[in-house]
Amino acid sequence: MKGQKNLSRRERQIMDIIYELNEATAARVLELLPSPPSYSTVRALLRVLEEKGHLTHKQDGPRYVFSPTLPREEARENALKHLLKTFFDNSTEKAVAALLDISEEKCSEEDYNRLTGLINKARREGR
Amino acid sequence: MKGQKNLSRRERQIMDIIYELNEATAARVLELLPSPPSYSTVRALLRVLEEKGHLTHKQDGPRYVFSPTLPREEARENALKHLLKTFFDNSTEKAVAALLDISEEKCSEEDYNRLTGLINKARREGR
DNA sequence: CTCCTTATGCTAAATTTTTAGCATGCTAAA
DNA sequence: TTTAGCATGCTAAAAATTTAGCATAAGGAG
Repeated sequence: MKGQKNLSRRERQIMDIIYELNEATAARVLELLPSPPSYSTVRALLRVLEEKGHLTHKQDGPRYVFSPTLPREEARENALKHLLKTFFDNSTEKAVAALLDISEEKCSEEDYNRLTGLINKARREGR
Repeated sequence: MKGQKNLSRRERQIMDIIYELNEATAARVLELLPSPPSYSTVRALLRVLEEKGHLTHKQDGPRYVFSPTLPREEARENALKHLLKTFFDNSTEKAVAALLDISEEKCSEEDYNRLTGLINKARREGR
């Protein structure tokens, strides 16, 4: 139901990694885990996550490739809403401001134009 | 060090609540916790979080009022960066797009103007 | 075909988290 | 001032998480 909020520490770390990569094998997850435990441990956690319904796997040759049950878009939306509530008083504006702040050097003139475009598009769509 | 990423499930829930409120008493935290445990439990968790350095408290009459050690702005920035990495391929643009999507009816014409203003400001500041 | 490597399945132990209970002290009202 | 109401401090047990080890199967190289 509310699913992803009830994840334990390791489970969350793993889900984040898999969302970042879209899909991943146990070995890959292990590489990216902070304070990595044993390979065995990672597999156990992946199994637990699958049992709980957060992951599925497909077979790829001899190994399993895991991917999230909840599509990235939805998970992303949930995460964003939660962030908005927790840190931005539910203010989209504040969040955008913070995003621009973080981006720093990353934005080019072109990026700004695209952003403005996005806003105009949203406006046109009557939101 | 890396602090807030190593929080357990309950600890995270509590930190989120306190960040949302800026500060809170044990009783208030209890009210907002999902599947709330006993009052005793909440206090124990608050104590643990303080021992770990994530919270401080000040005395307000007979009770403790807890607040985060790490300022909201910094925590927010960390959270945003993490979200960007996990769900948005580090693309500010994608994140803004998703934000506008979520906001739906919440945005008025005026809001859009402010957002455009923010972008122009960031642009002027040479980012 | 046989062996070595790399997977998985399963089980069980160690550690951490989560929880509640009880004793005690402070505040405020009658 | 006496007492009822909250609040904290501390302790310890229950539950969940996290971990590792061993047995086994499958694939590929020689």
